[in-house]
Amino acid sequence: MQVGIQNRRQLVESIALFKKDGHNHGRCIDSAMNTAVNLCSRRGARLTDLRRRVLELVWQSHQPVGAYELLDILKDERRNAQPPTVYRALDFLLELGLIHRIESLNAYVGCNSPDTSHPSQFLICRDCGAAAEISDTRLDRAISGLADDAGFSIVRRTVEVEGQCPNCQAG
Amino acid sequence: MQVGIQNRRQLVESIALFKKDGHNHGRCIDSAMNTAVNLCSRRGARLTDLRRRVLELVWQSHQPVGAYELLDILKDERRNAQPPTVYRALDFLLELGLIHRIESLNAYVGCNSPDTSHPSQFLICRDCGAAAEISDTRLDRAISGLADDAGFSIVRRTVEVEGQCPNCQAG
DNA sequence: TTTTGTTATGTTATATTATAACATTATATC
DNA sequence: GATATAATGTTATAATATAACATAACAAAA
Repeated sequence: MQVGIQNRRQLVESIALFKKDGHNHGRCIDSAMNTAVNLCSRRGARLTDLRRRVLELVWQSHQPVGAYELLDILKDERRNAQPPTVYRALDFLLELGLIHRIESLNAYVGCNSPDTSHPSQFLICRDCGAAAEISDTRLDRAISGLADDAGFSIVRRTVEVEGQCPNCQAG
Repeated sequence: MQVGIQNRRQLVESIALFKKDGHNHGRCIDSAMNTAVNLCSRRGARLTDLRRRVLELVWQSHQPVGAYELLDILKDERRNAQPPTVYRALDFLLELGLIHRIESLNAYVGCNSPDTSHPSQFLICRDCGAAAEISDTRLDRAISGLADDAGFSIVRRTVEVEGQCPNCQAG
């Protein structure tokens, strides 16, 4: 039987962030920032200092971060930071797909593949707080098929699975 | 190929609420209230006047309703209604599975099968606002399988699919 | 290279959603 | 009826998000 996610290696990569030292996070951030620069350049979107900084802050970890957490940090850096400062930057980043919003947490997390289409699906650990974005074709097809059967045309999908990640179960 | 949802008739029933006159809503409410009474009785939970009333209000339509909308209505009925009044009732109803919270809308909607287990999945129409709860086994299995592969143990699933319902597409 | 339009940010205020904490009332059980 | 527990009343505030208008930065045209 075909496994949903394209291959198991891909899934293992996606959830590597659940493990301490499971990945090189510095490289993770660098890669995300490079991708952002490229994407903005291609789209003619302006990745200003503020927006770049907010994206960096979101990428500081794989734990989704709240808008007011970001604001607190920004306030130390620009004395003028106010809620609209951070919400506008978040809106910009969301629109480009550079970040996702986790509805069940009112929080934001970096997207590792902003180029491709975005049926964003998350595994979110209640213990360590990390959110792993996955892209499972079987799951996608199940939703698409279901919508087709119902005559429902999809605009946006929210799949947020909360639980305990393998690393936190070990403890 | 097996269709995910147990059978197509079941799906058609689930989404009947998208159609005007697609179902008898009075009966819909009655049935929900009866189910609630029975469930509470079996569980030894107290369905007080307040809780019963909030459940009725939630069931007034298939559009998820916000806590403060409910509060506005309650205020006309009990002069003392305050936010905790409604949030406590909602918490009680959520705990029993009599209602669901739609994370992407910060709103609440009645559950038509509070007895059975609850991998709640919703199709939510952006135009008419109605939310259809569905229960698709293929989708459930996709999520379970994925979590298994990842070694992730699931506590809660949120599946919210936004788009346009068949009725609203027709217009 | 000034002008001009547009986009981004600053700033103040407020809306929306939700919870904390403690007092009182109602209900159930002894 | 006394007592314990659960539910609700009440006041205050926390947490999340947006409206509305002013200013500044930038980009493209004149």
